[in-house]
Amino acid sequence: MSYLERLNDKQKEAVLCTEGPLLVLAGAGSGKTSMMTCRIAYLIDELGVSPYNILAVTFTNKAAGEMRERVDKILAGLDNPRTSDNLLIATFHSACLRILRVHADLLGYGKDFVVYDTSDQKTVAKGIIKDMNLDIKRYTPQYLLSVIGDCKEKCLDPEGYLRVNGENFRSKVVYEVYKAYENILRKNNAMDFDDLLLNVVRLFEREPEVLGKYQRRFRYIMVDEYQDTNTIQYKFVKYLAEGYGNICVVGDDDQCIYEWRGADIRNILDFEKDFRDAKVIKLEQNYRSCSNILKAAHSVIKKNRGRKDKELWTTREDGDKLVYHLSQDERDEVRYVAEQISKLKNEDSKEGRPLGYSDFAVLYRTNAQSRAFEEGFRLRGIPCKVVGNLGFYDRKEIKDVMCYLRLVQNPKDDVSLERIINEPKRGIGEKTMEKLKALAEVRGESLLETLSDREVTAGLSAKAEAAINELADLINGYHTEIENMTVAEIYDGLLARSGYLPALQAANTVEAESRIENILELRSAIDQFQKEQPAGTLMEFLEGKALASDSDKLPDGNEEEDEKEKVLLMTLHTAKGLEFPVVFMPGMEEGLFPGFRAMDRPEGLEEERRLCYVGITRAKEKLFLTGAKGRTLYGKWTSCSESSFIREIDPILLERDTPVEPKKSVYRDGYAEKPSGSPFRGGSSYAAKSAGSVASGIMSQNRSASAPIALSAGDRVAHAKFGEGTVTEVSPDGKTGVIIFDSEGRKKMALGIAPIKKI
DNA sequence: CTCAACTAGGTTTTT
DNA sequence: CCTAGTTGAG
Repeated sequence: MSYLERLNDKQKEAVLCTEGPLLVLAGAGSGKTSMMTCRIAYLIDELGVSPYNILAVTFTNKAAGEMRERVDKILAGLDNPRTSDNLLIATFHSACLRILRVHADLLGYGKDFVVYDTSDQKTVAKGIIKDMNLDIKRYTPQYLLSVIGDCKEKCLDPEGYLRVNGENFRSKVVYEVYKAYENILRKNNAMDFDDLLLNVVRLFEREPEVLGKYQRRFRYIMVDEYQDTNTIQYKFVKYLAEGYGNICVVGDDDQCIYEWRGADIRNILDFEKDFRDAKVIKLEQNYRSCSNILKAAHSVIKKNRGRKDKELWTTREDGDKLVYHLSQDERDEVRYVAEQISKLKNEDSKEGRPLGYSDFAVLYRTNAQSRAFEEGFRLRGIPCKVVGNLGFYDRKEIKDVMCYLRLVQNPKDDVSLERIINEPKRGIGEKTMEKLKALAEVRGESLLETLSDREVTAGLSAKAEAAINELADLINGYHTEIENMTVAEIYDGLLARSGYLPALQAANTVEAESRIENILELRSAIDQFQKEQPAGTLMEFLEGKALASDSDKLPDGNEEEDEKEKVLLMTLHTAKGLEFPVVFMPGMEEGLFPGFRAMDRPEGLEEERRLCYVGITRAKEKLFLTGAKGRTLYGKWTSCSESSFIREIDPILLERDTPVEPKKSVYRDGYAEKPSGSPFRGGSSYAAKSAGSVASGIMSQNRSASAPIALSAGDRVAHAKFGEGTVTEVSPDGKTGVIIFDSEGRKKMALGIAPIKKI
């Protein structure tokens, strides 16, 4: 039981309290993961509970993986070593997926159902809007999907929605859309994220013996980040806990930051009411941060109403004050942050080792803020990594090939088929597609089934006929062989035989080149997957991708040497659960943080404040808060005022680092000067004309410089999207900055102000 | 049907 | 500033 020795009294109490409902209020950095892993180990080791009878739910796959690792480590070190085999540690979504794979047929789904992500949902919604001839402005896909999501969250089917909202024109439209949406997903044998949870709850409600089976299995249940659970997740937990009643939830109401997504803070606030005789244990000793940081965090969060009363304390020293710095604009802000990093790098941290790049993190409110940092850091040679928002799986070519894969897995997936039917070009246009869809509808088949009928394809143009027959044979062939092939084999085969890769290779353009690169990158992801799970199926591969989250892509210490030493850039949301010696929180401006959308509703502001609290408590030793007098948003200059959160921090704990007068002539990054009181208008492209460029020269902008580059015919240039080319012409007005690329004597394109670099 | 070119509208946060 | 959606010429 040596693992218990490392815990403090409160933690130990939580570990030992295994029977009945337990709420652990675990403040930031209070060692809750240690507590949870020890608790699991204790159950197995001391109480002799089989791992099979334990369920632990976490917020991300990464957290799940880490927890399992730590449990394994403890179990392996015992006198009587055990393993965590059969222990289910997963996110709500993957746990539900696991359950549904077994029982999907009871709900009328095939076992090989696929999971639709948000962009698939959008595609479906758009199709419905079009079919129903709705005004897309009045009924945006986003609006409709959010209503549908809300309903699912509350377990309302379309009829239920109508009942609750009353019948009026608008609600009837939404009702019809919702119904159509459900039909399409069902027909495609697909579930969206919400369905994963909803369907399990339905399953529990409809099939008592299935519920009973899981209630008997999960004798001990633990839920992490309980403050961020929504109604349906609550139901899921509640149902399971009605078995043995040994339910332990861990969370911190001050860190509830997903209310906008349906998280219901009342779940944690009312836990004691929901579960009779619940015990409550508070973990308030913080092992992470210096005292000043904790005090500052508390001075902010105490402004919130209706929170559970608690305050973190530490035995650590006061540490440095927090630093607030006001910059001119976002570029200046990046410069400041970069300077601080360079200054602090190699200085000794409190842990007595020199600070490396990976000890710094920049945590911002919106993803859009990352670009300035990425570019500014690159310019100054600071290695960095943006977590999340990389959008690898959002890229067109990746989505395309994923759709091919999904189709092999689930041939009923019309949404995927529609996406790739003309990719590469097979001569199927909008009109033909309409006909085919209508036909499939009449026949009551999936699109692929219809297309597999030679009599149907015979009605197409000769070219289309051949191409579609080939496509149908390809997909059907792989589908039947799915058991006998590896993911890599399927992938390679699809790429080559669908003509997707050959088409890209034939295009022979720079953008096709980069697409091919991405496709190869996905190929190596498949190799990786196959290495980790030699018996892994296509289904498992697709699931892993569908359920992966941004934080799952965080470095885990297993990467190459040069990948490790990097400053991490991410949103405050993805930073939850992490810690860094030095943290920067840029964009401390009213309207950005707190965001303008949140400011009118008091609950909205409170959630922003919790987010701010989360950010502050990520820092172990140093915290820099920065803001700008103004920044370019939507390409327009907007001036900003100081964030109210800065005022909420106890002034005693905050040092205002007065900006040094910016160096006059040359920006540190070596771009052309920006004179004070400059007539430059947001970097408009013709500005350089007056700066005396070549007569015929027109300018474009370098994305990271507000100073334009003069261009003239003959210059070799590179464009972010279109690759390299030679300037042959220059726009006559010099205003739009039109450049005509000409590679191999062909007119390639003309474009406006776009990221162009001279090479 | 397909591509190039133009245009209007849009920013939180994510399993 | 960016992108997705639309339009018009082959």
